[in-house]
Amino acid sequence: MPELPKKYNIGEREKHWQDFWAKEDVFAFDEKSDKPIYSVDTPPPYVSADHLHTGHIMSYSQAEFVVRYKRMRGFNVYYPMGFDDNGLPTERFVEKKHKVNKKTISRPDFIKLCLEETKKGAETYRKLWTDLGISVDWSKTYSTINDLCQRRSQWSFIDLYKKGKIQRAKKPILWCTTCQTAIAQADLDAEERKGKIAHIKVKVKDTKEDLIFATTRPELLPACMGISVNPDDKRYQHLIGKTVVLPLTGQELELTADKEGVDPEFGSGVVYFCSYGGGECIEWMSRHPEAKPTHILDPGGKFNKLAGNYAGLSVGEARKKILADLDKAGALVKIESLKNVTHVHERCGTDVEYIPTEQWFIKLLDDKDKLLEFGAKLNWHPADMAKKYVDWVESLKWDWCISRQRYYGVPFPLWYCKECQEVILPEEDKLPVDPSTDTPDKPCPKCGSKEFTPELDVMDTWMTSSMTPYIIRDVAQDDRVFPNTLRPQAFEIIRTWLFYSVAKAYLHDDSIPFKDVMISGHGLDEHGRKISKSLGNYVEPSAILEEYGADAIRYWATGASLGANMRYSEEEIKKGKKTVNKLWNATKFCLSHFEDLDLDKKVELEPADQWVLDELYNTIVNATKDFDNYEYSKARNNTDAFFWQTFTDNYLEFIKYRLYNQEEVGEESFVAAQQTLYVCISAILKLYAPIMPFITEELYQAYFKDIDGATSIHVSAWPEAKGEWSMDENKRQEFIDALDVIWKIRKYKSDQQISLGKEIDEFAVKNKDLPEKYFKFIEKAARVKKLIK
RNA sequence: GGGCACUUGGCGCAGUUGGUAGCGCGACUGUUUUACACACAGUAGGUCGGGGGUUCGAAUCCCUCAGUGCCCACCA
Repeated sequence: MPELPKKYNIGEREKHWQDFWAKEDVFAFDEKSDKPIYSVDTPPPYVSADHLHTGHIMSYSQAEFVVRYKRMRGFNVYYPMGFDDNGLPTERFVEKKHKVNKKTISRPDFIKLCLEETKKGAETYRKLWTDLGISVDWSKTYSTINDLCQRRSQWSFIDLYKKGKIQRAKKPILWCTTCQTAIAQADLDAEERKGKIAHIKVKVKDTKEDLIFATTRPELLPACMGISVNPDDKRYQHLIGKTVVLPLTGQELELTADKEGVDPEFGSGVVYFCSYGGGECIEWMSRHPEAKPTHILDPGGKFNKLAGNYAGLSVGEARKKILADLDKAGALVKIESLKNVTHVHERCGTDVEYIPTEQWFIKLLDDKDKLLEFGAKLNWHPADMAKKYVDWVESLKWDWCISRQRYYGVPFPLWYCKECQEVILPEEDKLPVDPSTDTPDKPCPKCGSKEFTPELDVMDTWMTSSMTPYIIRDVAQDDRVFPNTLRPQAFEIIRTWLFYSVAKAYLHDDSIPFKDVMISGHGLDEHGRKISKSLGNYVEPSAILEEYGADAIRYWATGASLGANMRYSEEEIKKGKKTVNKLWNATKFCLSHFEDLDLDKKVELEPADQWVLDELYNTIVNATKDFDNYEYSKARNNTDAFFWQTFTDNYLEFIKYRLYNQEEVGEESFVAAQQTLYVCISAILKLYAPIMPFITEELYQAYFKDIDGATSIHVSAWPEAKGEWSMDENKRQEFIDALDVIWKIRKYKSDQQISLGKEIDEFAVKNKDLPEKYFKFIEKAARVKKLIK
């Protein structure tokens, strides 16, 4: 006779099942199987994240619910895990933690530190995922800096280079003066600020008239390229072509016409353009070939000698000094405050500048239509997240700058010929290469020189991340996993990870990288604020795991529907723990009545049995549909309602008299109750298994495994709804009427403050249509000696 | 400035084709009934953001206003 201990020791048993799953390889991808494949391109977390919080738990759990469900539905699940230890985020983490920067540490030492830190980070993550019960196949892992990923990233570069999709160009590019590297449009954050706009006077040389223009970048006055007005602006038409003289520098410029860049309605209708105040200055320059840019800002963020008196100053310092000088010269009309939006580098918050440098670009702007088309081919969950992708593609202004002037990252696989500057690429079978230590096999094909200069820039971290659909195919060594089935990820990286992935698969193979997209929301603190390190409003996952267990916190993670932000709630976690406890106790009760259980014996079910089975099948149908639609939240609600209300509060109470009085009710009634109980509880465990893998495994292994036959509940078959609505409508209505009497008796007892367990002598049934064959059921279920009409 | 979403009992949320408002938590009143007091039974609490419209009938469709959140955009 199966028997469970009185209490379930969460900490000890969760650890036990983690080990069991690992030992039995329960989550292994089966290369030999011909079952349909379900492959998941899971976000490789930044191992440099030094504070894991409940938001991480939420998003990874939400995807994992679906993965476990799919496994039970018979899919050959491929669920690898990567670690993103590449690129700028790691460098910044190391710089902060070890108080070093590019100047104070050598490239090899720096890379060594990065590798050490990322190794630590990977261990932290792996432990958390294991504790959480994330069912990853740990034999299938990658890290974005390892050889396999470097090879794939370099292959991507070479393939696109050969396809003509990559170009090297020198032009003003988005630049971070703190990180001292070029960055891409996707690396920008917009910050709304209260800025200042200065109104500055210039003289028209011949007529001595004053013109006033306004600018938020007065410090770039020494780099002024031109001044324009709108050609339709009657106020200034007569001045077009005249020479104007700038204050301080005395620079003489021709007043030009520019229809696109100047709105006569705004400000004074006079605009000055400098190198480079912003994107609009660059656009203006493209319309004015006569313009001569003066590059006064160095990559380190200081003005150079071309800035004259302002050389050596930072942007902020120069701004102050120039404004003071303008004021002294009588050229400063006024300074107004202005709410404007400034673009900053998302990694460090520094205002971006535009500095002309030579960089590598992937051409994307030409393919906007195709990128929109391929984005639309994905199945977006929730559907409206597709809009964020469309908005981003439509707003693209720059090709993708993929070169970074940094140390730690995947090197570009190329050299330049010292003689003729020809770009030399390695053979694909030599990848990955490090051009700073490796050399080309052959002399320059163009000029025969054997002298080469390595490209020392590294690639944008997204160059690698965008290849994860390919990388996990490389890891599996199985072409069937591409395109991947599912890409789960957070909404804020739609414009980066998702977008770049789609772009790459399109450019390389004219393919989509994955079929389904599942977008999760943000984790918020209990007050609804975004979790952030500076607010300190996050809870250590390890502390919660220890106190409540993984099942409980996973239960909380089902609380928000897909894509919605979710607050941290200890109450919800407690509810999860209660559900674990309830499952334990309900199963304990069932098992204590499973002695001599004979599932094959043909018996006639009683109305209560049919009723609960109908409810169960209805629940299964709904939960299945919900999981198929990535609506794990609804699936859990449906399962909760059946388990807590229908099954435990009602059905168990209804059949206790049959289970405890086998002699009196007869063998058939007893066995019918046993069999129904078995069907219900085994299905309940399976319905909860994707959400609460530990407790359900514990209970499955305690008894059901021997009958059901699977190694683990997580590879057992998902329950089926066999006899949906087996009860005919009349009979069903009669039973509902009987339930109504039970509810009335419960209310009566509650009103009288009588224990529900106390048997009352009699109760009058008002419903004259209720057949007397239900009387015994009601009397026993509600504990009344005699029902009277 | 443009776009998207949200606004339902104290709190957090469901309400898929329009047809008498639901759930969880919390509150309150009770009950230790041989699975569980991490439980059970019961009670109270909302004119579904404001206004207008379509309809026999709207939380659900349309218009408008307001508030909140997010994405995008350096109107110099």
